[in-house]
Amino acid sequence: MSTDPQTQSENGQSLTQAERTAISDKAMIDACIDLILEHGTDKTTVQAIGERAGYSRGLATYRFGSKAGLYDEVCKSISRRWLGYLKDDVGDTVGIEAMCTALDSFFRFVSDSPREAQVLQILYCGAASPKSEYRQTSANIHQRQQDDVADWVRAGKAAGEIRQDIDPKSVAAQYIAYISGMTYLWLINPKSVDFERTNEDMKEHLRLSLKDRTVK
Amino acid sequence: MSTDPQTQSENGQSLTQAERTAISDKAMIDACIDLILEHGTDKTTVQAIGERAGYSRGLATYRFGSKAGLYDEVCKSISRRWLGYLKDDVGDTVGIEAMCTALDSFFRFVSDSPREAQVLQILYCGAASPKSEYRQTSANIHQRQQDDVADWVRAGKAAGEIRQDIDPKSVAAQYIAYISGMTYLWLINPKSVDFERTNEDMKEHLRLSLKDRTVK
DNA sequence: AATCACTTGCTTGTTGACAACAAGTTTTCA
DNA sequence: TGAAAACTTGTTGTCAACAAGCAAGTGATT
Repeated sequence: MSTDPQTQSENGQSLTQAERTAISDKAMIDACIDLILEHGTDKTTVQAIGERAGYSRGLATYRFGSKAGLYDEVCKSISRRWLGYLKDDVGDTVGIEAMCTALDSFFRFVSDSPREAQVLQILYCGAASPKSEYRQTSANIHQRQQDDVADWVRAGKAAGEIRQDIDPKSVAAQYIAYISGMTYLWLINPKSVDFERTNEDMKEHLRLSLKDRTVK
Repeated sequence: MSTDPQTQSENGQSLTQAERTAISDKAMIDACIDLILEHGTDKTTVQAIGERAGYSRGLATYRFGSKAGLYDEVCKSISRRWLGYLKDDVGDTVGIEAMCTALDSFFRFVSDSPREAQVLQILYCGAASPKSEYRQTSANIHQRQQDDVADWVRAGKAAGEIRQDIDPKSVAAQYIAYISGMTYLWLINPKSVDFERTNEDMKEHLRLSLKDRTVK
């Protein structure tokens, strides 16, 4: 995966400044993902990241300001990928269908890119520490996810699909907690959890507990 | 909270070796909890732990082998407290009632001992890192919790309270994931989550999705 | 019950690894 | 060609871990 840094564009010309930083940024983020999976966040060094990316020991700190700054960037980078999956699958769907589709979407992301999913979870976990410099990043992402789900629930209520006594915020918290917790359990012990099966059951439970069954 | 190490027992006699270690162990575990809440796991130093406990900078490493060894011990110590709560409330109950009671129990633990609950969650999060020396501790605890819940579900099925097509393992994973995820969300942003309200809704959802409604 | 050999609790000296920063060198660009 | 940006190297202070030593407790022997 790691190669010497490129010195030429594909057309044989020398690289522009923008190309150079884009290439080295990507190389370092990739190296960082590799090393976090190998050694965890604590035992990964910025020196090793720079060198595995094919640069000097100092570049990572220089570019991202600090180890935490780099981790923050990796977190945002993987989050964007995941949001892409979500947007592709869920689109403008709302209500119970959106919630079920998002579960499939998440399982697809974890299956397609287990490495990224693992690192994202590891980084979210790192954000749990007080004084963590990317705690805010994690808090924002999770808050936004909860807000999105709450909107799906409200739309489902408006459409008469979801019971009127359901509290959107509670359901959203429950739903995001489930995804977050499942990913944690899967991460620390993949064998302890049948992700696909549990997702199927979760979908069933969502339908049973949310669906409005009053006769119109 | 931190005092100079004791040098005498209550009866005025000098301390036995066992008393001395018990006192210093407790002092260091308490200091460790304080410091993790103040600075997080990374930025807490073993030196600071030893000194805040009223001892030298070297004692914590000497006693627990390493920083990770100390964290492992803190993790087990708080887990025992939480298991006490659980045992007191749930006892021999099974089925949906056990699952609902355990949620109340957990909320009570978080309300009574928010500091311990926070540190436990921070440590569980630390266990997510590959090569974490207390990953196994977390994996074991979560596995055991899942097994217990699965047993409650099986007993509920046997009693005819829970539907026969319910898969105990899936429900257990779902349930533990919910608790784990909720605690995480609460930790990184307490305001984003109404723990009590969401627990109430969760209990309702458990009843709706698990209860056997066939006519006998 | 006093002593002495031994064990255990605890402290201090030291080393190597690391993040962060600052001052330098090379590459691009106008 | 000289300014600016990308990148490297020198350096410093902090930290975990280990090892060597000191002090307090223990228990067998007399």
